[in-house]
Amino acid sequence: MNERRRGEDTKDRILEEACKVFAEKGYRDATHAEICSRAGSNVASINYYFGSKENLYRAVFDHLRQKVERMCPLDGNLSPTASPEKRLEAFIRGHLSRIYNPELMGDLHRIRMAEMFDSTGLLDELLQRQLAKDREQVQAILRELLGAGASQRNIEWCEMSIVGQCFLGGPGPSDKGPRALFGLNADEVDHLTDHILRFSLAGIKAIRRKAQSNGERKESGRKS
Amino acid sequence: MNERRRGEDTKDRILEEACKVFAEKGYRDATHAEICSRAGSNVASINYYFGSKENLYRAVFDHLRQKVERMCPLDGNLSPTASPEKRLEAFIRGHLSRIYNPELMGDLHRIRMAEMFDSTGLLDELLQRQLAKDREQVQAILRELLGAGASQRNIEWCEMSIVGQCFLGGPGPSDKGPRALFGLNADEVDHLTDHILRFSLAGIKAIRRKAQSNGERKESGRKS
DNA sequence: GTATAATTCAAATGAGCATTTCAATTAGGC
DNA sequence: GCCTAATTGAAATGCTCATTTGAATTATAC
Repeated sequence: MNERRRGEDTKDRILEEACKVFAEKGYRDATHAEICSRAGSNVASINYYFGSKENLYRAVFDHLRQKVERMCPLDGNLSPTASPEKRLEAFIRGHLSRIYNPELMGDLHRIRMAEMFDSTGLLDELLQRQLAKDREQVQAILRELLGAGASQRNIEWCEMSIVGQCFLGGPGPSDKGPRALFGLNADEVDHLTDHILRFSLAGIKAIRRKAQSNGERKESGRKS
Repeated sequence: MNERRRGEDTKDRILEEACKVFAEKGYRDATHAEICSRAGSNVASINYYFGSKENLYRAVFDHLRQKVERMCPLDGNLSPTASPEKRLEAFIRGHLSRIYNPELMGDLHRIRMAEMFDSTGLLDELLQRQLAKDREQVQAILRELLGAGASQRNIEWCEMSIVGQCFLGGPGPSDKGPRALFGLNADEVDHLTDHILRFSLAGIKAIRRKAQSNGERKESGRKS
C-alpha cells in the first residue's frame, strides 16, 4: 500500500496521450484504438480506468486546466493592487503562453475553441466554471482602466476585444489554424504580448473617452 | 426543357436544410437521416444528388460563401479610393453582418470556425481561397492606416487584432458560443461595429506611432 | 506458497450511420 | 397512350467504432 498501484502508471499514460489525441483530432475523431496504442495499453483499458470515452474527455479537460492554471496564471502572480496596465499585460501573456508554451502545445485552447464552435456538450459545466473565473479577472482590470463613466456593456465589449485578439493568435489542430496563418511560434510570445497590450490600451483609452463624453452629454442634456 | 427539372427542387431543399444542419451540429454529427427528413426527401437522395456527404458539405460551403459575399461584401461596395477609415468600418460591419444577419444566422461563420479548430480537411482549399481574398482586402486598408514605417508583421498583427474582435463576437452552435456569452443580437451590429472601429483605430494609431519611433531609432542608430 | 484482487488481453457484441441496391413511381417527348 | 429516363422509396449492406466479456496474467497480502 506504500507502493503506487501498478495500474496508476497505465492510467496516467492514457490520460497523457488522450490529451494529445483529443487536442489533435477533436473528440469525435479520437478513437480508443489510437489513444491506447499510443499509451501502449489495451483498447479495453480506457473503459477499465475511466468508465467511458466521455469520462476520459472530462478528465482530460480537467487535467489540462489544472496544468495550465499552474503554469500560466492569468494574474501573473501579481498583487491585485498592481497597476491595471501591468495586470492586463499579465493577463494577455498568460493567455498567449497557454497557447504557445511548447509543453502545453495549446492543447486546452484547441479543445476549448472546438467546444465553442462544435460542442459535444460534455464539458459545458466545466467550461462555464473556468470561463467565469477568467472573465471576472479581466473585468476587474477593465473597470479600473475604463473609469467610472463606462457601462457594463463597455466593459464586456472591451473584454471581447482583448480576448478575441488573444484567441485568434492560437493554433488550430494540425497547423491548419491561425498559427500557420500568422506564422507565429513560441519565441514570439513577448512581442505579441507587447503588440496586443499596446493595441488594447490605446483602444481602451478611446472607449473611455467616448464613454466620458457620452456621460457628460447626458448630464448636460438633463440640466438644460 | 423550358420547365425546371422536378428534381432540382429536391436538390435545393436538401442544400438549404443541409446548411442549417451542418451549421448547428457540425459535419460529424450531421446525419443523412436528419437532413433528408427536414428536407422531406428520402435518405438516398443525398447520394443521388450530391454523390456523398463530403460533396454535400463542400456544396453547402460554397452556397453559403456566395450568399454571404453577395449580401455582406467586406468592401461595403465602397470605392477603393474611399478613406481607409470608411473602408475599415465597412470591413468590420461586413464581418459582423455575416454573423448576425438573421437570414444568414452565422451559418458560414460557425462552419469556418469549426473547421479552424476541428478540421475535417474537406474544405481546406475552399477556405484558403476565401481567406486569401479577405486578407488582401484588410491588409490594403492597414497599409494605408499604418503608414510606410510599418512592417509586414505590424500589418499582420493588426489584422489579427481586428479580425479576432469580429470573430469572437459571433455565436457558436446552439447558443453555447460567445453570442450567449456576450448577450448580443442582430440589432446591435451598428453599436458593435462602432465599438470595434473605435477600439481598432486607436490601436492602429498606437502601433503606427511605435513603428515610426522604432524606424527613427534605427535610422539615427545607423547614422551615429 | 497460496489465495485474492487487480490488471491485461484478444476476441466478441452491437449501435450508428453512410452508402448501395433495386423495385416502384413519376414525368416528358413522341 | 407509350417508351424512356429521371426520381423516389424501403430495405439491405458493410464499415467504423465504443463497449463488453471472460479468460489469462500479474501483483499483493497473509
